[in-house]
Amino acid sequence: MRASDKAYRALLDDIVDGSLAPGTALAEVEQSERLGVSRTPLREALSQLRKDGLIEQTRGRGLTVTDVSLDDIVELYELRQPLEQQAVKLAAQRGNSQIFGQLAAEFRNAERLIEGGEVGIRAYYQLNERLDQAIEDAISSPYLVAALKSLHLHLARIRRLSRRDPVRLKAAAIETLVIIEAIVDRNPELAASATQVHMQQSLKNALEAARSREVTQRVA
Amino acid sequence: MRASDKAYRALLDDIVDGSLAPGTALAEVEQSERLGVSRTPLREALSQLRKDGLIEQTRGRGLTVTDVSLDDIVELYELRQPLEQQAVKLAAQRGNSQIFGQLAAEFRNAERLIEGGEVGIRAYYQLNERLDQAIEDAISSPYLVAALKSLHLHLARIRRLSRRDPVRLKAAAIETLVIIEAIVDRNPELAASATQVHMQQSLKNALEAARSREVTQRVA
DNA sequence: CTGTTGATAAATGTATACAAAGAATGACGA
DNA sequence: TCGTCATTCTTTGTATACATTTATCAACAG
Repeated sequence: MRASDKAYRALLDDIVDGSLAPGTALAEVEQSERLGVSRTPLREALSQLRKDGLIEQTRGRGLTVTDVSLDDIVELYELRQPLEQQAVKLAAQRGNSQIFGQLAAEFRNAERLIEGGEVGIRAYYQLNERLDQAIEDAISSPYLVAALKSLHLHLARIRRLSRRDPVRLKAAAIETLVIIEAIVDRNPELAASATQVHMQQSLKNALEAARSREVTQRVA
Repeated sequence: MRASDKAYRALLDDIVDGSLAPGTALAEVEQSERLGVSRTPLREALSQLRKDGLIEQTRGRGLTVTDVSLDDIVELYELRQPLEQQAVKLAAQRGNSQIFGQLAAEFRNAERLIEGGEVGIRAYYQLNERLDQAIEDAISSPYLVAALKSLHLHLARIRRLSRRDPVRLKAAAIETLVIIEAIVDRNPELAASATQVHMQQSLKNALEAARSREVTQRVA
């Protein structure tokens, strides 16, 4: 594996999981030593992360990890909503019904997963990732897929702001199941509508969770 | 200006305007000599262009300029349609009516521009760019704006495939005017519908133009 | 004649030295 | 005491040398 890829992955993970908090300054020498690569590949990694929108040049402090605020959640959903709707529309037109049928079956079992503690929750998240992958595979438009990938990067980041509420997760699983069934039935319009519902609920939840977390942190 | 930015811009322009045709291999030493920068900044430029989807690693031939086929046009519109619809919706909700009112006035004059030969056509294109800019300014979501910017990069590229047909340009101007008026009237749904119409027509035209060009080139 | 293997060459990937730009610090004057 | 300017030091940007990988070509075996 190339050193630049290794550095990119490492920094990406650190930013997404919050080890490198928003506002953190990334000095080249410091990071290259920490990651065990020289400055050249590190700089390549940094330039990619800048394109991803995960770091930015801030006047006077060099490159810093970009901030994620409540506004960002709303703004991200303003991109997410149309993209995911288009994605499921195309998946409903072109997807392999068998694959989505299988995913539907697994989502019908999601409630049990979510009740299964840490391990079950993780399995549920992995199931969601497999669904995203299946949708991307069905789409065929590399342009849309690239936009979705970038979107999911930022979504993973804000997911850390909302705490995992089992009640919400179960509701989300049911909403998602409706979408998948629409895809299996080759019903693009229904899939789009169900997605709009899901997006609306997700946004609402994300905002509430982020707000309450904000308060919690202020108290703590 | 940084050498890496200079290289990026130069390569970007060359790819968009076709000087570097699809399939062209970009060897590092060759390009760094051509552009008068050393390999380090050139590599940074190349890595950005790869993120943009304008070049790709092809087995055995290094980095090559990505291809744009008829399929790409369709696939690009599968991203363009939802993005532009969302963009105009938000612009209709948040845009400054005065700015869009001014643009509407100019679009009412578009027919005369289009009939004004090379210079007029260029002015018409610039007018379209100002509209895009006004929409981006109105949106406020950096995520959506970034997605639009990437989209427009690829659109500029395929625009070269379609020849400029004054009849189509005039029709497009009228379609666009409807969109702008909907924004001025703060009517998001109408703006979205008008955009869908415009997208559909544009796609149809782009495909026809590309097909006839394909035939022409085969004959020539 | 075709396929495989080894040698050679050419390219990319990485490290580091050097240059240049910018920030921090302190001295001086108002 | 506050502001400004100069100097120093840190950091980023670029060039280049070196390492490593990958392609090309030729020779030989089947």
